[in-house]
Amino acid sequence: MSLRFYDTASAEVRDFVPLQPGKVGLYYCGATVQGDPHVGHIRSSIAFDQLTRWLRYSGYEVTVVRNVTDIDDKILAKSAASYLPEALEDPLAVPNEPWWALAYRYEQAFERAYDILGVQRPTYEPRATGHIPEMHQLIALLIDRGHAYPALDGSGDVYFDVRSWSEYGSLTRQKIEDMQAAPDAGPRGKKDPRDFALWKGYKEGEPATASWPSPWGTGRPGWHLECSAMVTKYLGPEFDIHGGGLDLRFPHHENEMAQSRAAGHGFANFWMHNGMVTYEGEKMSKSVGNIVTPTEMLELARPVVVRYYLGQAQYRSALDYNPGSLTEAAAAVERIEGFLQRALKFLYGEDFGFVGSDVPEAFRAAMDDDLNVPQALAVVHETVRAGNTALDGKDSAGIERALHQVLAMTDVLYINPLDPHWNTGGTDIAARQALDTLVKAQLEERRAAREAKDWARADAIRDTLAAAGVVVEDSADGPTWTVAAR
RNA sequence: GGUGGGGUGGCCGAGAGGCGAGGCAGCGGCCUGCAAAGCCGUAUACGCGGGUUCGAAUCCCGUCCCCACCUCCA
Repeated sequence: MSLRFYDTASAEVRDFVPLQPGKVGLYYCGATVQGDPHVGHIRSSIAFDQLTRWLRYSGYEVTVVRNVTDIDDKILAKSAASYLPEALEDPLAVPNEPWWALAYRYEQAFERAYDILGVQRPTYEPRATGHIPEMHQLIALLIDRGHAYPALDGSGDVYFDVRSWSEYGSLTRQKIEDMQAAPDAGPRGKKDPRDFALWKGYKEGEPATASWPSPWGTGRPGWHLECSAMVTKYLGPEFDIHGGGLDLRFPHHENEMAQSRAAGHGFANFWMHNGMVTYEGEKMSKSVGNIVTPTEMLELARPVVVRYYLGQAQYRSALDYNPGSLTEAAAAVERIEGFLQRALKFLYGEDFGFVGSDVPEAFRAAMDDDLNVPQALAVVHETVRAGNTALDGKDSAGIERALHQVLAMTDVLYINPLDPHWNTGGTDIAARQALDTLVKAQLEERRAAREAKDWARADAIRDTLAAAGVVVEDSADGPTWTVAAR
């Protein structure tokens, strides 16, 4: 079966054919850095990370671009609030923080979360404020072509003329007449209430550093325009995939598409939108106040478990979080991890290396079918079971086959619990050896007790170790110990 | 009002006309001194009411409910 993706614009699953053979250009919307990330943001990035990794595994050369919106109303408003006396009362707030410092602080918070959860760095990660000239060019082009106009009230805004573009609404299949008018800031010299700002004229009280000169007056860019200008710079006027959260379809992506097409660009060939993370059935969002941050999740589970959890559902479906979710994910990860450890020990002893292999056909078919990760994970678990059965039978060939397949599959999904990336605890080798020596001494004492059928003594030793976080498991080949995963 | 997406066993979560995906939890068994891990077995699951069909969770009609977007939002 060929690689297929659901395309929001055509509302169907279509064969994926890149514009240039063997190469893929992917742009997906990153964060507006006006606050700490929550797991919804991270779920989105993991979904597109899975996509990127799968495309690369399938042999494509992928250029990934994810933007950082580092200037917008909320950033300015938060910065302004930090200068108020009340800001001093909140111990967590940073007082007197310029907008650009605030934006960069949160940008770094996002980067940390992406890194911890194994989201590969994009090829390019452009910031909006670094692309003002490109945005000016695009605005000028749109005015030339009759699709944009400076505000009729002389505010310095420049608007996209929705009525001049007959395709407006096509991404989300809406008719202009049926849309509710955007009341965002009252009547501001728009020809049509649905016209949106490409450029926002400077307003009294805004910091001078947050505005740039332009042919239409001093001001700053509109959100939608930023993405269009940056995509074109890094991927060209026409490219393969544009991604983002489902909540960005309208107005953000609709507007992006309208202005880019109106400028004569082919723009995105595929639109891919990830589903929301919900809590008790409701979209996680700051305004509802039901957000969970990656930091909170990482207090409950290891990074690989958090990644497994946030990446386990098909990317388009909603993912409903509940308090038990991470415990369940942890059990699933430990099942995979347990098999890998036993298989590696059986085949190679303590000293093992990682060996790549091809992914099973069923896994490939699942991933090719619009990234059906749940189906792909089913293949992982079935292979784990087959491997465990082979271990029971000491069937080396079977163990090796399952081992290599599980490694290949978990590497693509980037949930291989044994991958060095997830061992960030910094357990240095000397400490590990010291612990091993101590535990082995305890286990030797327990062995003697068991030999003497002193079960009480044997169990007491096991309990002591368990209390210290060391889990002992007996097997036909003697006991093994591991440090309990959280 | 408009536009999309849903309602699957205790929970999460695939599937989309015919062998009950997979994980978690539960129960029974094997193994074990006991555990743990693992393996085997175990569920009258598809919102409701009709219909089409030899056969429907999957198709059709009707109906109820939920979510998202139309305002900044991954």
